Amino acid sequence: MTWNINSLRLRLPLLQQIVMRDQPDILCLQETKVTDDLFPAESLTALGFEYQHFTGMKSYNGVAILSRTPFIRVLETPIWCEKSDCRHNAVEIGDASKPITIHNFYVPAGGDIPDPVENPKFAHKLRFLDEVTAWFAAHRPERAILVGDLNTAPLEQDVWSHKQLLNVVCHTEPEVRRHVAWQNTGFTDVMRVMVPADQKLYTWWSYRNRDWAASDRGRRLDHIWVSDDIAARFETMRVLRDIRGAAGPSDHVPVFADIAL
DNA sequence: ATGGTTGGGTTCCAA
Repeated sequence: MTWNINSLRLRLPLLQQIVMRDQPDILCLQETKVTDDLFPAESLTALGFEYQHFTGMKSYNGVAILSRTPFIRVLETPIWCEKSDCRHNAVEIGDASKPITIHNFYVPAGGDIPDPVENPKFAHKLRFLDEVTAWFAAHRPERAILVGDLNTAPLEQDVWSHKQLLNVVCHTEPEVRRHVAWQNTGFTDVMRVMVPADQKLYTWWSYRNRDWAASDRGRRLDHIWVSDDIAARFETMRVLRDIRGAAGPSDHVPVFADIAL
């Protein structure tokens, strides 16, 4: 399960409800917004996740991988864009003789103006996508799962209005082109294996909306990719849309997939 | 064209 939780400490009670109901074996979180010394490790152990790999900072970003079963190895991850800003971590799990690698990403959102000259945050996002693509092209994924808030909605039906969002950050051509190039280093988009590309599919709804469910102006910003060699192991996928309607929600909802390893 | 809300800081920034 992957979820941009938008503050781990604030949403621990909601996380507990989700874990009780959906029983994920491995949980990848983004925007934990907590430094490592304040990480609520004991609460998460009590929820069943004895094995934890997290990297966080004050106020912003932060990623965590939580597992019921041991990690074989915690992986070193590259420094992207010369920033140590807690946007990526990775582990190996499963059978030590044939481990599965899990990458957990929080891609820069990119700010408001879709112009790398005017907006340094957009330039950072494009550069981040270029760097991760080059890295995965040089280290082709095998027995790998990549999840997270990738902050791009690549397909027309990944947004509520393709035409109206063509110049909105997360759906512009330069972002989509890079996002697709990254996926094409060797990953299958398992959400779109399950839900055909001509059907609407969202994982995020803005807080800035009177009635998110009625207007349903969503975007698919969260993704689960599986390396092509194990794509056939993938069994189910669910977007937990109802979590957006919970009390005190994140603006993102969890995405759940079952993969036989 | 505009403004709408949330979280984690502090008196604003990022999303």
